[in-house]
Amino acid sequence: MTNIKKVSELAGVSTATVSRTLKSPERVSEQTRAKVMQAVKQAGYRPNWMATSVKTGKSNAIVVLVPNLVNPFFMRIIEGIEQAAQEKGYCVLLGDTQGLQAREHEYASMVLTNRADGLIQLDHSFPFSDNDADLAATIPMVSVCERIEGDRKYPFIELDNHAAGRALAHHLIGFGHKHFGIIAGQRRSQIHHDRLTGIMSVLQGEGIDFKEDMLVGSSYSIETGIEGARELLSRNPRPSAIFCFNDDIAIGAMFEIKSQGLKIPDDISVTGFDNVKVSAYMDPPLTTIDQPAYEMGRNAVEVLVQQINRLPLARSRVIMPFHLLERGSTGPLKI
Amino acid sequence: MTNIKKVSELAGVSTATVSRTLKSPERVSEQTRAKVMQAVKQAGYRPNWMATSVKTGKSNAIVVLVPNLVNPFFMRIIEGIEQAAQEKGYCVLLGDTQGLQAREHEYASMVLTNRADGLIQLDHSFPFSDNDADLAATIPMVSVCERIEGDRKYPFIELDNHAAGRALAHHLIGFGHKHFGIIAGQRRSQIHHDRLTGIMSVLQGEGIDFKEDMLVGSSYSIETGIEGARELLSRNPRPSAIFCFNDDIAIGAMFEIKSQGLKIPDDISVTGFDNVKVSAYMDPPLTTIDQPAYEMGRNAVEVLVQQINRLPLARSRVIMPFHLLERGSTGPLKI
DNA sequence: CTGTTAGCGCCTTCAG
DNA sequence: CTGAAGGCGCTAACAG
Repeated sequence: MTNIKKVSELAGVSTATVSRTLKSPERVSEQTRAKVMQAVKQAGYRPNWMATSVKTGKSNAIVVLVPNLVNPFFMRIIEGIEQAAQEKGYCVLLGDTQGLQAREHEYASMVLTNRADGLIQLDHSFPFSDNDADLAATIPMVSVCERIEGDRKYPFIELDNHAAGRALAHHLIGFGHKHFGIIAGQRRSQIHHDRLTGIMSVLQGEGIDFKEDMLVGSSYSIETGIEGARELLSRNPRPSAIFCFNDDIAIGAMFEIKSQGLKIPDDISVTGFDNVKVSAYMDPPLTTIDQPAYEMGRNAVEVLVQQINRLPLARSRVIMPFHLLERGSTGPLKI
Repeated sequence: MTNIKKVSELAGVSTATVSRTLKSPERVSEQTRAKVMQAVKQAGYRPNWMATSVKTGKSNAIVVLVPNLVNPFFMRIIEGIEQAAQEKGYCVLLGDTQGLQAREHEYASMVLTNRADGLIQLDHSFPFSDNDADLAATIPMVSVCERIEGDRKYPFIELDNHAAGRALAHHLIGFGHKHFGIIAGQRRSQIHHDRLTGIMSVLQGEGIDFKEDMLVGSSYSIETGIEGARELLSRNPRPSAIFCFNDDIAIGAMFEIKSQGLKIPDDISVTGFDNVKVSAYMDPPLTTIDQPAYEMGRNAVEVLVQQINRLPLARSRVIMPFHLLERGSTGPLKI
């Protein structure tokens, strides 16, 4: 371990001068700066980050809590987070929670032990344990896509999921569909609620009645899509259009529908949500809602860093724009 | 900031006793232990991780360098890394390099500044800058999937890519194919070389000649698959089977082939590599090589932690098993 | 512009 | 079993 003292001896200056040369070179004469830099290079010196952190009280790291790494939508968000964090001099501690409370607690507590300065949550749960809840009160924290549940309100970045639901519903109704099915992901979350009520508001406006048993599914996975489609296809009347609450679900649903020998969109239309990369290359390409995942990630960092620096937030709720991408998986019912 | 001193005062003991109570409770009388624990809880005390790290010289973090976050194959590896790291008491610093040297250098240098104890590289490049190269000599480092280039040899976890290439070739030749195309990813890497020579060795054994212009592509993306397929389809004779060096490429290739009105596998067979989740749900499902990505990630952590603790490695080269998954995208040529 | 000094929060001998 | 004291590597206040 080569430390600042060795360098100072090598350069024949004090440790303070070495420190200054590295942090604020303009406060050091050109001559000594050269000497110090030379010594730094010669000794192969790198300041110990931990030591700096103890002094400054800042770790320059942020924790990102993600329920599931394999969902490419989350990955795109994390990409945005990572990029923005790097630009702002922060590094990213990855916390794959698998949706487990215990893991959330563990990762969240890294902020309490000064391992990180703030936290970004991609899920909807309040990530601290009951024990830590009061300590967590003033912790910089943001959620993306979801909203953190609980008493204290934290800022969040989200889509207008209600409007997105309406857009999808309008799109399908425009094709003349009357019988709908929905395959949902996590049911308890705010986004589920918003998307659902968005769709419902349109259906009701059209005088279409929607029976409870046309809403199935409870996780964001391909398997859910397969099982959900299987259930819905066995209903009578069979839905002619299915809303899937993310693209993975839609991929599974399309797979099952085609397995049963039905044609998309001639027999059944399918919509996704997120606009995951592969969705454009499915057969047929998936009609879906494009979420600006990358930008959402960047935004989250913006807001979080603002909190970390104790600066006022312009707004504690950021609504991102969405786009309905009309592709081949939806169309008029052909009899 | 509530520190150890406050707790010690609250409990009416010395700071040393508080420290001991937390690290090695058995070295403290039951009575004082209770007092201290009570004070800890009351003060909401959490030891400052940075301070501990300065003392111990260990950060208990590892850096993971990944060229691309959106590839679900990498994500599965990282999932394994993350899980194993957590079990061993390490946390994961995510370094999305985008394949850029500058970013690799920056992230790699976190090990030199004591922000991390070791490094896992998912790409093939030596991640340190020339400046840092000598400092990096003794750094714990492992690569997964790829092999780190350079003078010093670091341990790596990989597949027998040569054998996998052979397996794919045998599979296609078994269907009677004679004209092949290949869409490759990164061309400079070891795995490219191994897969290619694996395939070639079989083709040569069968007396099939392979012209240079049947090898196209140079990045692991859907777009590469599309463009690569377009090129290959314009060749004369047209290949009746295409090897894609990862599943993303294959997805793009299948998309293009179908766009041109050709049938898979009746007109053309396609193979992928990695067994990404969606590959099983494509239309037709993709024949591919399953890599145990999750286990590979876990293994990497195993090896890395061994290095960090300066323990001898059982072996510096871990070869993981692969499986050829025969699915619908390959079959005999139908005339 | 530079050096001295005093910590940051914690752990770890060393006495007692 | 417990406390006092020193120091990890670095920075920041204060002199000079």
